[in-house]
Amino acid sequence: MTEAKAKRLFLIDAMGYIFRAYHAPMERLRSPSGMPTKVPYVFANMLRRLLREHAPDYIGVVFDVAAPTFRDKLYEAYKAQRPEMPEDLAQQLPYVRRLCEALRLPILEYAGYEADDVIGTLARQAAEQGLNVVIVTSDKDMLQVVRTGTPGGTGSVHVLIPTKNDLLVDEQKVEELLGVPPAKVADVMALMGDAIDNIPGAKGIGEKGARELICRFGSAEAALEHAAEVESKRYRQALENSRDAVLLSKQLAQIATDIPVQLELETLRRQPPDLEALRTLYAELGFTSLLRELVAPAAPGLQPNQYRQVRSAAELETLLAAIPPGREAALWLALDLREEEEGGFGSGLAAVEIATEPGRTFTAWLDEPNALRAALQPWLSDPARPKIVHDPKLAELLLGPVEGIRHATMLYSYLIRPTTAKHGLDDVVLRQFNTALSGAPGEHADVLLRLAPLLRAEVEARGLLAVYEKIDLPLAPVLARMERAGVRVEPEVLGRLAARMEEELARLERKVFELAGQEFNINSPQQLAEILYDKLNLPVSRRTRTRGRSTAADVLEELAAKHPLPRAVLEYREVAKLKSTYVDALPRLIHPETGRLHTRFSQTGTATGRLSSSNPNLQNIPVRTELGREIRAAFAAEPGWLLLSADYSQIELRLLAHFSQDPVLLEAFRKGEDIHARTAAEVFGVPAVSQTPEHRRIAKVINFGILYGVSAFGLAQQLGIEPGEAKQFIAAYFERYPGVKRWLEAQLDEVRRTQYTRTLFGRIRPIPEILAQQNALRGFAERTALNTPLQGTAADLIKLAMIDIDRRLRQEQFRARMILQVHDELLFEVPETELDRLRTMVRPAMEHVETFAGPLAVPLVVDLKAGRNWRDLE
DNA sequence: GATTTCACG
DNA sequence: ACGTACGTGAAATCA
Repeated sequence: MTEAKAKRLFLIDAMGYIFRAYHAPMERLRSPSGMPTKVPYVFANMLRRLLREHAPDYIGVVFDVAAPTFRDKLYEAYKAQRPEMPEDLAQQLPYVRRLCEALRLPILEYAGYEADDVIGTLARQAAEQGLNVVIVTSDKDMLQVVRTGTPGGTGSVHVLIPTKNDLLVDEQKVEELLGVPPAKVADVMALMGDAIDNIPGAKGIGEKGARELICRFGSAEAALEHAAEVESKRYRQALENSRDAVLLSKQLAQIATDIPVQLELETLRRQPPDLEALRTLYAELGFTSLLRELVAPAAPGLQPNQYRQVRSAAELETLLAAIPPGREAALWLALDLREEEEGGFGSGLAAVEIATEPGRTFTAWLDEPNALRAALQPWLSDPARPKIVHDPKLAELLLGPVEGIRHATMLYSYLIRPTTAKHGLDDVVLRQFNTALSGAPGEHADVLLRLAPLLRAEVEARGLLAVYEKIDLPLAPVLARMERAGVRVEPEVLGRLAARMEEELARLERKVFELAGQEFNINSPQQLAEILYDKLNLPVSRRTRTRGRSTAADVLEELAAKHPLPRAVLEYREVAKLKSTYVDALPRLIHPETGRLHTRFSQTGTATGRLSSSNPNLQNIPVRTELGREIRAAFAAEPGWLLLSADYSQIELRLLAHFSQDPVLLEAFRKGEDIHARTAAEVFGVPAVSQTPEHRRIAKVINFGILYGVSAFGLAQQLGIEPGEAKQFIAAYFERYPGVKRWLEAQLDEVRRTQYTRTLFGRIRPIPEILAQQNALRGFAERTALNTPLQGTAADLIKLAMIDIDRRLRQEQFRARMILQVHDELLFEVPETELDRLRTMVRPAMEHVETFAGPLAVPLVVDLKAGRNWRDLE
């Protein structure tokens, strides 16, 4: 027996979505014109997901109209206590409507009726016509209209709750959620009330009590009638005292399904969006990621209109030679198709595009990539022929030295918007021109040529030119050389370790299962939480972001006092983590030809100016535990060579001393004191000689806390103490380091004024959230505003040192090579015979790094250590 | 693809 | 009313 599948109508509670979007925890988005855009942005993304995942046949977006409704007449306090809609939300509403219009989603609104009642009525009518209705709302009230349909007969009404991971609620689910069937939802709400909808309910009765009373008596009215029979004194009094409020609440909670509104199904049929309107709207709001999805045709002005294919080396050389001296030429490197996602060491060059005037480009590809390089060589090595590239590190990797790079658009883009993760040419073009690349031949070089002067002007206008010219641009080839050099790892060491760990894991797994009394997947936080909190009934001390119960290490550490299982899980986790992330993963990434590990340094990946490392990440190789250090032992120098590690000591605290000019901090560093002991002495009033290790440990945590933008809560958490005590530590710290306090406050003041922060060398990080209304967001921004100049200046300093060291390694004909940077540490591989010479060069290069922002107020100190491998250094 | 956890500075 | 120390990248699970 076959049956046509019933059509589905989606009714969306727009205001619910809007409030949810308004409170979504994300950074404060702004349109190019400066208007807040978070609400339409989140709304657009929610709709996009809904339409994609559910593909409704019919759809309506239901709005409230600003006019009195029967509920207002019923209860003048109703909504009266609701705060006025915030101004910054109100101004975003028209854009939500425009969005719905552009998406061709019908807007439904009826003066005098609330969205709830419109939805309830339309849902009933549609279900009676045999449709399956899905109401999208997080409003609990709405659960009362849920009804499971009868096959072949009436349709159904479900509620989709976006805040509960798109939970689709049928009648049975309503019972699970509220403990009563849909018909009694209004009764439960009448007793428990709802703060959000301003339904008073009965004071003293919560969700649990309301459910019990309704289950027992059948309705709110019946519960009131039989109030005297209720055993619990609290509930009995609550019912007796709130009689009128409960009756009123029930009326308020009841959703009308019979208001005079007529469903006109045909007007709700899903239609394709108005792409042109959508594109205009997205561009106006600056929604680049959404814009990209619209497969925008490239703007006509961006299409190269003349291009030419070059297939012979001679022709290429002729064309290059014909470029007038001094004329800037854009160079785009096209990678092997299979390497498209790569772009690191070992990527293959497929073709080059070159543009010298807008609209005119040529594309060259030769059968032999080396022939291509050779033909380019004279032009590449001539510094008098200025070049525009996007990614200068890639150029160096694929082509070797490229002289005369004037513009690197990827670096420009990063300097202007360091908090944006994506700086591919397509991303940058989209942001700049609001249009996607079309894929036309020669387009990349053409667009580079147009982009470069625009971005350059912006970099200059923001005072970023020095950082570009003296730090980021010269660093690019240095990083390329480091990536190319790679790091030697000994797979045998890792292989032996893997075997050991396997045994250990099997042992720990047995132990965990035994303590749990059952087998489960220890790697699944969800399953582990069930064992810990449901089966063993251990106390829940912290929840995850999505309200799950945390099984993070510090939580397990606490629980370890109550039960042996958490400790065993911690031990299992340590081994499992190290094995999967390092021991198993690293050997697979060893390059077959060089036998070495070639990480990729990203120069545009962090908000502060730091580098990052990936494929593999060699900036997080374990060091803190004994087992972890075994992994470090696999990072070994070639036979006859050594590793030299040079790390800055306390660089961020030194920079804090420099910035704050705090006399105590300055003195401590100038005298070469142990800074944590000094802080312990200041905060606890205990001289260094009388301190216990505990004193120093706490002082160290406080010092780090200051760097991260200290809060009493965070410090308390870190130290496992009460926030009140942490607050006292902080007060004591500021008492003793008043210069630090002043600087932190001045820093905040400035960021509030300018909405960005700068490193010593001028690198910018925009922090618009510093003015956010939401405390959480603003607090986050404030900590960021304090940390970024310290972390970012340290990053700038080590970059400057790297540039200088790289220059000297080559100039002074070292065989040694710089192979890694780990934020405050540089790692070199050096022939044994060259070690002393390298030490003598590196230390002063780092300690007296040539800055262009004046001398630092405190000395920089570098610790040098050498050895056969990365673990055994001395 | 999002979430959680955890390795590093 | 929230969910915290700052900055990263990667693996495993689960939907």
